[in-house]
Amino acid sequence: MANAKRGRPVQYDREQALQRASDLFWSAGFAATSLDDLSAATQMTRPSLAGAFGDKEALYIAALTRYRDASVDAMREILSGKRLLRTELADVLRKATDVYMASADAARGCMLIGTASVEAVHRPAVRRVLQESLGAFNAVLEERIRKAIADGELDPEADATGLASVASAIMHSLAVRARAGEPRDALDKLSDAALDLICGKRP
Amino acid sequence: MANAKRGRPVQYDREQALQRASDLFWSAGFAATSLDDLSAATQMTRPSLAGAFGDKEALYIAALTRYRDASVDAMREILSGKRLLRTELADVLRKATDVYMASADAARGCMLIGTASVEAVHRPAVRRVLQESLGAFNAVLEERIRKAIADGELDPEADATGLASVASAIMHSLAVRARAGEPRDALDKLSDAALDLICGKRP
DNA sequence: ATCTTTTTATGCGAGATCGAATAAAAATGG
DNA sequence: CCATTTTTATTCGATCTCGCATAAAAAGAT
Repeated sequence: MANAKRGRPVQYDREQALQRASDLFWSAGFAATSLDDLSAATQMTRPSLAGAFGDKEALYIAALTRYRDASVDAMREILSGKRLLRTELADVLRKATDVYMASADAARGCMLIGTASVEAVHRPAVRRVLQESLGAFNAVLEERIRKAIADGELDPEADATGLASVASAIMHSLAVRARAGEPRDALDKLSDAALDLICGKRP
Repeated sequence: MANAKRGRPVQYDREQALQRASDLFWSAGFAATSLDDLSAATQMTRPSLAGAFGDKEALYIAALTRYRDASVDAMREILSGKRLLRTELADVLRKATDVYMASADAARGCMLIGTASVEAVHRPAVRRVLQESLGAFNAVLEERIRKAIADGELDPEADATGLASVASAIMHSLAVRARAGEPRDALDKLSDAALDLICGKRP
């Protein structure tokens, strides 16, 4: 019979390596992060990196995908539909801002918007991941907004698609502005204004 | 007496060189654009580039600043106040989308949002330009919205600061989505939905 | 016409980057 | 205990990157 798993066992933890690689990509971007940087951060030699993930772009895409999946899951969990849309949406925006400004030094914004956008023009694979990801976030928002319309929290005539795209836009802007160094309260003001427009001004 | 202008006259056109350099930075980003690329595109040798603009980052900042000034001027011109806010704002969003999707191949979005965001984390000078620029665009929008409130086109209770930040957010999102490869009509739908929210749904 | 000044042109060199190729190590199978 | 397989470790080489240093060219000043 053939095998179970022969050969020398891997020493690295794939998830942990992806996490460390993501940190570098997230703050410096794809182009400014070298394989040596990644090798040092993951404590994997370059041949090991190549064997585990392929070339630099493949590693970057794996990091992006992992980030996206975790973020979409987190968003979906907050938008569970158990509370008011306004409450849940405020929570999404606040938690997103937390993540975008989490870094000890300069804020890093959203990894997709902050680092994948540049590469999207000349790297179709990155562009595809970015576009799919924007669509995934938007879809979660739109679904939740449809529920709010059905529940009567929003005007039955409301345009769920349009409102979702505006809500997405607010997140895109939070990501950009965080990375530009805007202070927390400016981001919160944007979120509040957007909530008033999307959900109706609160009394 | 000292001089008028001695020495060999410059052969390059500074504006044209900045234009060509901007094209490269805009599509590939700062990190992925080499001095050799810039030298070839501007038809200036590297020492000439260094003499005229300083190092690569200084050239990039000059390109960003020029782009920003031209864009702010264009926006201010459209938001002249001669027409309805809704009409002028629709014009701003449409023309911005035109620019963001102008490229023959992959759309390049906004040069500031698409390329300066990545660098902003590790390059304070770039971060400063980006933050100032976002503020400049926002200020033009806010001023025009204040006028609309004074003119009675918008509710006198409307929050000009908040509405301006939402309008800015729409532009940020248009920039990101263009670079992500979203189709024109998706961007136009976002603009329409935003106009309905900001200016009030049209009858 | 010669000198001075400023720009352009060419090339050098230290350092980094990335992929691949080769050798050593660690596990299983017979 | 030896062979096979898979990962890890080290190294090399081709290319790119960027700043600088030196030489040539083009203009004004005297």
